Amino acid sequence: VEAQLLRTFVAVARLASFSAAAAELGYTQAAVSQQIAALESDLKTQLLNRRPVTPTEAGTRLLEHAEPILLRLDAARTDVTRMTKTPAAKIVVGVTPLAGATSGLAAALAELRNRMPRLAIAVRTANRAEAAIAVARGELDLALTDGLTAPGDPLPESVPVTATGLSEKPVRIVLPRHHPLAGRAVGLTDLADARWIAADNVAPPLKEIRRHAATDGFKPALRYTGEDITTLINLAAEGHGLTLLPESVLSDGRVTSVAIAQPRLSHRIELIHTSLPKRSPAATLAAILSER
Amino acid sequence: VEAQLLRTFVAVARLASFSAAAAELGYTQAAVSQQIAALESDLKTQLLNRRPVTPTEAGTRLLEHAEPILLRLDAARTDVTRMTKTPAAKIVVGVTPLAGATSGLAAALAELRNRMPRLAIAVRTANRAEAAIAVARGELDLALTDGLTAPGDPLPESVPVTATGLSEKPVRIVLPRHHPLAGRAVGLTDLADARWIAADNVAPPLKEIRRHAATDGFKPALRYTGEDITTLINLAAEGHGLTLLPESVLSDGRVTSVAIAQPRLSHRIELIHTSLPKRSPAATLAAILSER
DNA sequence: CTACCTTACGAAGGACGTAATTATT
DNA sequence: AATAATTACGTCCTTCGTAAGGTAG
Repeated sequence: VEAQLLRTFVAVARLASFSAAAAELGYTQAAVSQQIAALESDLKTQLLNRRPVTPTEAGTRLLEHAEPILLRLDAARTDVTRMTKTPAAKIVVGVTPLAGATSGLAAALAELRNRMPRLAIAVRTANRAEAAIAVARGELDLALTDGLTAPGDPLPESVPVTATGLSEKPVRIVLPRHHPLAGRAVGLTDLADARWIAADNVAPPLKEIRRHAATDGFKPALRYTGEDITTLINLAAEGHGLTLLPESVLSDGRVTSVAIAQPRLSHRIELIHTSLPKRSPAATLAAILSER
Repeated sequence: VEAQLLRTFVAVARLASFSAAAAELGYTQAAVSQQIAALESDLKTQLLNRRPVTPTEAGTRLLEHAEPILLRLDAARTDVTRMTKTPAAKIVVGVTPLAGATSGLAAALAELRNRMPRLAIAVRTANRAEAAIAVARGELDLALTDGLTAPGDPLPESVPVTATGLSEKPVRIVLPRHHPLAGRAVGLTDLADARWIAADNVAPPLKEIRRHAATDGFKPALRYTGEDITTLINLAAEGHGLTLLPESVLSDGRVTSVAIAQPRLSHRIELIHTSLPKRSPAATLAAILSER
């Protein structure tokens, strides 16, 4: 199985068209047709139905492998290439909104700028899933992500990158001031039927919360798709629903919060990176971030 | 990055020789040299030092990616190929020694033989790490493995196969009859300095135990490299050291055993398989095994 | 001097593009 | 009929093997 055939295969499958894939990859239709034919004859299995173009069962199976393989090929290239390249003049850091708000990112960047004044720095927001892939592909040099975790720490990655835990802080449920629950500690499952705010970009997604509570419920009463934490806190303050945030961002006087007695959850910030060549700007920044 | 180049690269790195790799792969030396040159020029990085042949830092990095990539390419091929192949006339099952002793494997095989009388069945012993790789490569159709697990169940696989938990049974520490500890429940860490038997092929490796106890210690007083459980129990009965086994194999009257109070550990048996095409013998056997 | 890797060069095979063909809607 | 994939075929490029050339131990 050669890699180029897989690339073409996933393109065809994704676009559901030989011609579209050809256009995207810079081939002619015929070439794409031949490549798919070669792949199918190599595996002695039909992978795609034609008209309309649709993966067969075997094709679906192959797709499940092909995507990670191609991602890892990319990862290998960027990983090896980074070893040689002259310490880049630019560093691109991906940050999930909450990770940016809570970690010492800004301070770390200041220190990095001190040590390497000529370095161009770009900070980009990203979500957790995209971030890991982008780092693997070399589109990002580093990423700071956040998420909920239970005490036993899996650190799971199906993507060929390394995640280093930077901090694990308690999370609290945000309430309007003077809310009856204020001050107590509650079990998470007790709140499964409360009004919740779905703010997947800023707060832990409700889906995550459901997973940790091992319950249904946590249905969204309001959905906030923005990325601003102050807005989210305002919404919570006005009683539009509950949300879950690390205590470090809850200095705002308009809200109060309660701890969670069960299950024991934390908000973890992770640094996502490839094995970093020493002396690269990314490694320097990673070192600075890790020291907090 | 093309796959064939990676195959040659890992062969050269493993054998530390261009000529040996050429022999193994059925190329001439020159071809191998050209392939490595092509790879190095593609990545614009030297990957190997010559005389002696040794991976450079970048080469080492690439190797870390190349091995899993090639494994997964194999996995993709066998996975897709299995969809088409006529339900094989032979099925090969890998079993770790303890998994074979505790699971209903023999019964399941009998039932399989009932349903498919013409099927040739081979059972092969394997260790956990090899088993997953062999299944991915298609050298095994299924594998039954066993290991220690804590209650939160990670089911971790860095290899592109699926692991299905079949059973989780309590483990006990095996003691000679009339041993002073008999009957009590002990904390695992309290026994860190006891005499232990290292029987990595049959019992959970001491390294695993150390990991769960989060302690050093558990140094081997005796090492048994065989694969027979009765022998291991005999050794424990004679007081050569402690070992840890699932309670289901401890019917032997010459030993007694104690439960472990902390941490909560179980002995888990897992079925390792690729996504199985329905109606294959492997799928049938998997279904039989899962129903216990 | 002798392994062993690299480079040069020619031949064979593979892959792509153009263009004609077939199939599906 | 029109749209879209396949097949046919010629050309070019890649990759291999043979053989000569370096180079380190």
